[in-house]
Amino acid sequence: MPELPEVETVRRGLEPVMTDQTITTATVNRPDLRWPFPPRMAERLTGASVLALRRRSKYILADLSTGESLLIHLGMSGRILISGAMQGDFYHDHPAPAKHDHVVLTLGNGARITFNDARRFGAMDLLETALGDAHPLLANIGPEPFGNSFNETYLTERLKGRKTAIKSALLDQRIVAGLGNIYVCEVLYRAGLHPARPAGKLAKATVAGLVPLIREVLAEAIEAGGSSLRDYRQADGELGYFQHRFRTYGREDEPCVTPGCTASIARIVQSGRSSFYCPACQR
DNA sequence: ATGGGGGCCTGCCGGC
DNA sequence: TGCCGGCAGGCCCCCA
Repeated sequence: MPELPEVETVRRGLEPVMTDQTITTATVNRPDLRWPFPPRMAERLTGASVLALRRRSKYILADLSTGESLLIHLGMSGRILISGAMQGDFYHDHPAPAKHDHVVLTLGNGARITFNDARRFGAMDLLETALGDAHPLLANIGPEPFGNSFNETYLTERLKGRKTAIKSALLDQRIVAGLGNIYVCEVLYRAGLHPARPAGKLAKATVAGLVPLIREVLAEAIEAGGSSLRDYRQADGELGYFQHRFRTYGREDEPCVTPGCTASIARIVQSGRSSFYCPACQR
């Protein structure tokens, strides 16, 4: 669920609350998420100030005054909630909940940052900031979709000779960072591409067209997330989840939204994941 | 090298 | 009403 736009929305929501604040308390309620937490994580966080919040692919990185960065991945069901501090015009003091609150940070400004993750596919780690992308979880990730190194030439090169379906290729984080099942479906719909088409056999112009379409789909979702950032202040403090209209994802048997198209959205399973597409528009 | 599948984990939903 | 199987999916890891 949390793909690049949702993670970016969470980052933007955390940024004004956490930047320049000191972590006064770190409560770690279990030893691990998907992997064990680093040794003495709570101690290493306590007293540190947050210098900046960055995002790389679907990871959030909080750079700390200690020279370490806190790496956060939301996995499938990870959520971050803000409570206990002024946020814009609204004050939140909802009871810090409950089940699956695995890590809670209290900041100098009184804000409480709660990481909740029911399925525990998420992750947290500490790394030396200076190591950059050398962290094993970051080392093999491909270019950011909005970066200059993600372009037509690059994508053509990476897809060349690949027999795998274009759906699987775009899902591959080594090829391009940040796409997940939902947005890949949306990109392929806009590209008019059947998800099972072999990645290596696409026309040059088709590959070229994917680059701006990927950016367009992600940018629109980030935009939608921005409006949710204004809304969450009035709700429960949860960051990053927002209403977004998808054209194919989750719409099996519903009518295709392309004007004049009378087909219904179909679903196939590829590599164990659902692909939604219009059989008439996507070839 | 590449592609395919398993496994992690819990909540939810449909069927009986 | 309660139980249970299936599903959701990001990403590592193993195998062919």
